[in-house]
Amino acid sequence: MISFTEENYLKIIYKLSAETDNEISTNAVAELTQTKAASVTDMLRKLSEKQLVSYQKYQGVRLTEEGQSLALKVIRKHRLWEVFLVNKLGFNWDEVHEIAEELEHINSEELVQRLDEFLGFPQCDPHGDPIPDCNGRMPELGYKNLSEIEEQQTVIMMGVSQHSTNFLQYLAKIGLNLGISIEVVEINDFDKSLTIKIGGSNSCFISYEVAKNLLVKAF
Amino acid sequence: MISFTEENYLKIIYKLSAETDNEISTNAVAELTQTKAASVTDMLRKLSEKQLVSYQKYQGVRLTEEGQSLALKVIRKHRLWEVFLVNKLGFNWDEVHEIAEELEHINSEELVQRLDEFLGFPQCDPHGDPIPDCNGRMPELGYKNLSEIEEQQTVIMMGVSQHSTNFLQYLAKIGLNLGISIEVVEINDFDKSLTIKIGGSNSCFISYEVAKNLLVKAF
DNA sequence: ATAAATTTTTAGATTGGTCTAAAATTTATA
DNA sequence: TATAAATTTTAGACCAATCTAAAAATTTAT
Repeated sequence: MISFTEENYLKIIYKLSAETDNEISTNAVAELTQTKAASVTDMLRKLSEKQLVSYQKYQGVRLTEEGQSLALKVIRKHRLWEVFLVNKLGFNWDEVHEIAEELEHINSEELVQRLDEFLGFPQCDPHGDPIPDCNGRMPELGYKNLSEIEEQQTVIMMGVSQHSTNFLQYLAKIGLNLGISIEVVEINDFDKSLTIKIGGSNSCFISYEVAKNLLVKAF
Repeated sequence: MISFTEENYLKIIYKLSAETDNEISTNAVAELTQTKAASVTDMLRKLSEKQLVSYQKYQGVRLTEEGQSLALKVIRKHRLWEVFLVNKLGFNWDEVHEIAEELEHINSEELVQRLDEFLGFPQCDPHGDPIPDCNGRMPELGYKNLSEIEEQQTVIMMGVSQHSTNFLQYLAKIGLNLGISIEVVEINDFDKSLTIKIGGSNSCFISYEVAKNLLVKAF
C-alpha cells in the first residue's frame, strides 16, 4: 500500500522530471513538498526500498517505471477532478487546485473510470493540462508557449503551465480566458515582452515571463 | 484543525449515541473504529482536550455540541457523496460505502454546498438515510421499520438501517428495491417472521431480523 | 589543487496514532 | 457483600513523517 504522502512525493518528482533529463535533487523535492531536505532524504530511501524510485545518495533521484505509473495515476485523478469541479459544479479554474489536491488521493479504480466517462473522457483539465489515459499515456496536444510565437501570428489560448491563484486571477483580469484568440502584435527586442490583441479587440502588454506560461495552439 | 482519524471517531460516537441516551463505552467505540480499547482511551482524552467530547475516565463518552456539529458535517458529506456515486456515476447502492468513507473527509465547505446543489438538495442517501442540512439538522422523514407494520398493511420500501454488502445483495436478490411496495401478508406469532408480497406480485418469506432493518413509509 | 560554499545525509528528537501487557476500576455474581 | 469477571486505563513501545543540528560529500571558485 502506498500512502497519501508517498503519492505526493511521486507526483512532485514526476513534475520535476518533466523539465529535465537529469536526476532530481533532494533540495528541489524539498521545496515543492514544503519540507526540509533531511525529511526528503528519509522518504527517498523509503521509496527506493519500495522500488518506486532509483536513488543513490548524493546523486539525486529518478522515478522507476512503477513509480512513474503511480505518479501518472495521481495526476490523472487530479485533473479529472478539476474538470468535474469546473464543468459540473461551476467552480472557477483558479479555485479548484487545492480541492483536487485532496481528491486525487481517493482510491478506487472504478471511481476514476466512471468519473472519466461521466465527464465525457476529457483530453485536458481546465488549465489546459493533458489528462493521462488509464494506461498512463499523456495525449499529445501539441500546444506551444506563447513566447515561441512570432509577430503577426494569431493563436488560441489553450492553457497555462503555472497554476498559482495569483497568476490565474491576473489572466482573468486582463481577459485572457481559455479559447480566446491572441494576436502577437509586437515583440519587444530587449526584454522579449509582447504587445498582444486579445479576442480581436483590446490590446494589452505582457511580460516574457507571462508569455512563457501561456499554452496556445495555431489557429 | 481536526484530523481524518479524529473525524472518524466523532462520526462513530455519533452513530452509537443515536441508539442510546447513555454515555458511550470505550469498547463500543473500539469495535467500530477497529482499534483496541487502549487506543480509544488515548483518543478520547485528546478529543476531550479539544472540547469535542465530554469524557470522564471509566464513565464513557458523549459528544459536545461542537463535536456533534462536526460529526454531522462528516455524515452529511458521506451521504451526499453516496448520492453522487449512485445517481450520477451509476454505482449500485451496495458499492458506495467504502468510497464515501474516503470522500467524506475532503475539506471544503464550498464543495459540499455546490455538490448538494448539483444533486438537487437530496433529502436522503441511496440507503434511505436522511442527509443533515448545512446547519446540522436531520430532516424528519417519519419512516418506520417493517417490523412495526401490522398484517394486511401495504407500505413502500424507503431504506435500510444496515449497510453491509451482504445484506444489500440479499435484498437485491429477493427484489426488495427502493420504492417498491411491500404488503405484509402474515406475521408468524412465535418468531415474528413475515410473509410479504413484493411489488404486488411475488410472495416472499423474511426473518424478523431482516424486517427490523428495513425502513418503510405508509402508502 | 585546494579551500570555501553548497548540498545532502546522519543522528537524535518529536508528534500522531497505534499496539501489548499489566494495573486499576467498575460491574456482576455467588 | 466479598470476590470474580469484565472493562478501562496506564505504561512503555513502535511506526510514519517530520524536525534541528551537526557531519559528510559534492560542487564551485580561487
